[in-house]
Amino acid sequence: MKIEDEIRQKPFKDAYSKAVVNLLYTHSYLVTEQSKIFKPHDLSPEQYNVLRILRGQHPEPITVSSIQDRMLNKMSNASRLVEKLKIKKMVERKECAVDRRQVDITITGKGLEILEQLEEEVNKFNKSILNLTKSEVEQLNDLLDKLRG
Amino acid sequence: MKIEDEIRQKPFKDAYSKAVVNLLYTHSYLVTEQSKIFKPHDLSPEQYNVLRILRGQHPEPITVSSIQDRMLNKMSNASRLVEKLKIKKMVERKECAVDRRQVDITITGKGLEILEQLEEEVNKFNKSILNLTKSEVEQLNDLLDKLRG
DNA sequence: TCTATTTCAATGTATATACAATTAATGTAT
DNA sequence: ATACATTAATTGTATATACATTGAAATAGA
Repeated sequence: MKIEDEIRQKPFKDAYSKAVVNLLYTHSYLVTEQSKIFKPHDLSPEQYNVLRILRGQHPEPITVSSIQDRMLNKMSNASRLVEKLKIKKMVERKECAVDRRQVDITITGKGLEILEQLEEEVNKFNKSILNLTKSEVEQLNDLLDKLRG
Repeated sequence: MKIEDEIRQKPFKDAYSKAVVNLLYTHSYLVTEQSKIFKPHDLSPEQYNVLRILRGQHPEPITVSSIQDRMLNKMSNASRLVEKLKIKKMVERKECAVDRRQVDITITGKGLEILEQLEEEVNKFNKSILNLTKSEVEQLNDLLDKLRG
């Protein structure tokens, strides 16, 4: 449905203004649906993302600031997310030997298991949540990659 | 830049998985930039959105639940956002005469003034933040409108 | 070496999102 | 008319985002 109708708004000033609102609205739609997958596993979308970053390095550790760098939201707070995951025993934290300011984070067996369980489900979700053909999705990716300048 | 490079990640499983991440990442980019406009006016992007909804009805009032319906994020909390705006004297709250459960919200002169001041700036921002041609932006809007099914 | 600056992680505070629970008012059914 | 269900708004609690500050450790420069 056209976004003007969904949020019952007057026509937008121009396509650019519409696109900004459209991106915000689509994001909300996406995250709301996505949360339903992660919730039964006691994970938020952001915590899931941190686990994926850690798996990408496994079995090597990665520092908190490197996690931050790779997070989808640069303004988020890797330190606190790691703490939440540690409480759930999905990650381990170890003082870095060469630089004691840094903290080495590693995903645990439990963390890897949960990612494994979610893998199939997430792939299915990603395909089904976007009501677009393959070529449309590719177009969308190109536009988003270009959009950010 | 391609998102794989920006977040230093391995290639995605498929275009759909990439698009989901791409939308989350682009949203974060957008909101971070957008906040810089609203901050000097002591508004968050969400509060700005509520003010726009109220202006759309002005001078008629609108109930809290109608605001909620039209918000970009359906899971947000119109009641609390209205309270914040009331403290700043940008909106007024009045018990609804015909149904005392409802609360009529109206934008104040001060609220309208601030929207007025922001108008030009927001239009310029929306145009400059999206590094796309007019026809690309239109394409993007079509894809997003279709995406949500 | 000693001082100043920078870096890394953690912490504090405000706002917003997500979702459950509560309370008052209204509507409905018998 | 009374009991029951529904609706509207508020409130509570947990998580996350946004941004500033702190404190410890490392680095650079005089």
